[in-house]
Amino acid sequence: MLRTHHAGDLRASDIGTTVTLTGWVDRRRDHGGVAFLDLRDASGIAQVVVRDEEVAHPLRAEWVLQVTGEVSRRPEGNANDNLATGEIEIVASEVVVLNSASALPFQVSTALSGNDGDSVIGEEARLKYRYLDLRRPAPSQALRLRAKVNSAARRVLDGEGFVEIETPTLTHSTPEGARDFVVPARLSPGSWYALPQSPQLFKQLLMVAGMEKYYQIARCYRDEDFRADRQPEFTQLDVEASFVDQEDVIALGENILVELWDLIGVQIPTPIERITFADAMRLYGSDKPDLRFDNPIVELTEYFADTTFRVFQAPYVGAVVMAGGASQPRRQFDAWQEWAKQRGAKGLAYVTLAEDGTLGGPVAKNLTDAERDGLAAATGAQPGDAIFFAAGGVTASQTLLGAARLEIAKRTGQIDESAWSFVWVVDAPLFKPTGEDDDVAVGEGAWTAVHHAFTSPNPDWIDRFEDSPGEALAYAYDIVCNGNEIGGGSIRIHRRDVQERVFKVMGIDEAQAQEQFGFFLDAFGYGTPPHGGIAFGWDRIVALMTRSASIREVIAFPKSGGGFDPLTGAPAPITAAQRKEAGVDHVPEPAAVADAPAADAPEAPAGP
RNA sequence: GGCCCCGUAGCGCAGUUGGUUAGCGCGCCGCCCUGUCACGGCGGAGGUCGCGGGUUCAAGUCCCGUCGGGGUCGCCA
Repeated sequence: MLRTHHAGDLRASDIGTTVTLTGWVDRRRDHGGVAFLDLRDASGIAQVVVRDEEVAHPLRAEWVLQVTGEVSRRPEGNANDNLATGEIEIVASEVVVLNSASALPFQVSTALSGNDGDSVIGEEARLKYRYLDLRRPAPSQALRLRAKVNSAARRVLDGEGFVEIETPTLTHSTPEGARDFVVPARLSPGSWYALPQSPQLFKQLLMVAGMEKYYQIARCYRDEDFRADRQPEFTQLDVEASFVDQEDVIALGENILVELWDLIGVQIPTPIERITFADAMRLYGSDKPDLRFDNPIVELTEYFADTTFRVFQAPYVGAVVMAGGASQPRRQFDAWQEWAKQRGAKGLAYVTLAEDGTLGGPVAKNLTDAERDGLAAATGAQPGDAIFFAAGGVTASQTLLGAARLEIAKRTGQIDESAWSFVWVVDAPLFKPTGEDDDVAVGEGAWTAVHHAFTSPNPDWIDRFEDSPGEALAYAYDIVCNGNEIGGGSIRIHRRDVQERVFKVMGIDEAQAQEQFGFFLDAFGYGTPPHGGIAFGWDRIVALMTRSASIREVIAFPKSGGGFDPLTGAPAPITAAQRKEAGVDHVPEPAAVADAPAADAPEAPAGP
């Protein structure tokens, strides 16, 4: 070893010891006869005193040193309370320069300031020089916490007898529904691998394989547009088990979450609260409600059943209250209209409730006396509040009100940023209408899976989901934290007949099913145990735990918008030779165009 | 793909109704400095104002386009 101690570990009890440290020059204070170096390694910072000006003068920030010296008590009055090692310093007897460093693109040292520096360095610069960014305490701590999170999950799952199994990265398209990243197959020109959107099919095959309990910290790939909480490659903790029901998976999920949050000193009370999908939509207008604050949506469809106000003559009318909102200037209410329009709504009707109880705003005069008189009581609004309304299709209106509820909470400071609120959302619908996400009735046939095509109907519906696909409930569950979906899963279909019926509702015929995942269906013919599982959004979980604004903060080398990696410059063009070898320009024979057969292929290859 | 915001020195930013020499802080370079810890002092270097076009006597500033970044809706579990 090049060192005997870690810089950040030294304490007054080490005084008198001769130590050798290695690390980076975090900061240098040269007094021209005595110089102070803040020597930083992964453990922290210790002050080194160099009395030889010849040695100290050339040193620069981020040079790598090996320092030998005696740990000494700092002179009276010179201790530094801001440093864990502030009582001591190392009086250098020898300084070896292990490496120098170029002038830095940004300052790495955050020394004693206590801030993480994120706000003062642009993200573009940080990502381009991520290896320097990661020398700083906050980014470094995020990755270190992530490692502990991985370790904690493995501890729980290993303890429960789960088997960690790796699945392929070069594979066949999976049925999640996102766009695939594809990789040309050199040995089969014109054929391509897909990168897995998740290990979904493989983990189910592992259940067929009798592994019974599987998990994996799995990289997943989806070629979709960017968001703050999205990367083209991301990580899931993927779990699947046989002979389990929903309660088993939820209990296991809770064990994992409890262990994770314990790492940051938070005790999650269990069992975690549950809410049905229908209630989540009804009360919070979201399938991932943020329950750090209350202020639920109030449904007023009945209340306005006989209204003369045309806008409220709708399948659904609902409202959400903005405490103290009545005093907003007209301009602000106009901004709310814009806000709603951006969300695809026609607008956001509102009524203000003055301190004396009188109603104001453009909508008020369209209401009858009776409607006005009862409105405060019906919505729970207090004098000084504003009431926002949405009317129209149920889902669209609830979603708008849910978004408004969240926006109101942000603007009025209702969200306790230190709070942790977990909830399971259960009893999600099995199918949703294709096309419009609205509540308008849709004829049979036009259904698609809410989770994915292998999610089982729950026991209530398994024998009759065809009768009313829009109402059928799935055996599925999502775990939500502070309004973020951090995991979700389901009990899968293990019976061939049920699978075929589900496909039928979705309009997938035998041939198409075989075409898309014949190997999978074939496997299910060989004695598939009942099974189910869950996958956790690992990046988002760590981002929440570190209070990061973006999952980019908890990924070692994240990509920026457009899938560009500012550090390596990927993606990049390849040479003509590489193109040729990879076969990316292969032109298929006209007869064998990939998307032609599905429609008119006479017979799919028969399974065993 | 739609909408909003941003792009000026290595980094973070300012730059007035368009006006002649584009500033500030930190960093960087040189010299000085024996108890600092955001050390200090003196001096210095460093800019195609993202890119292209246009309006104008004159553009960092106004207009059009484009590229890049961030956010958001669509998309995506």
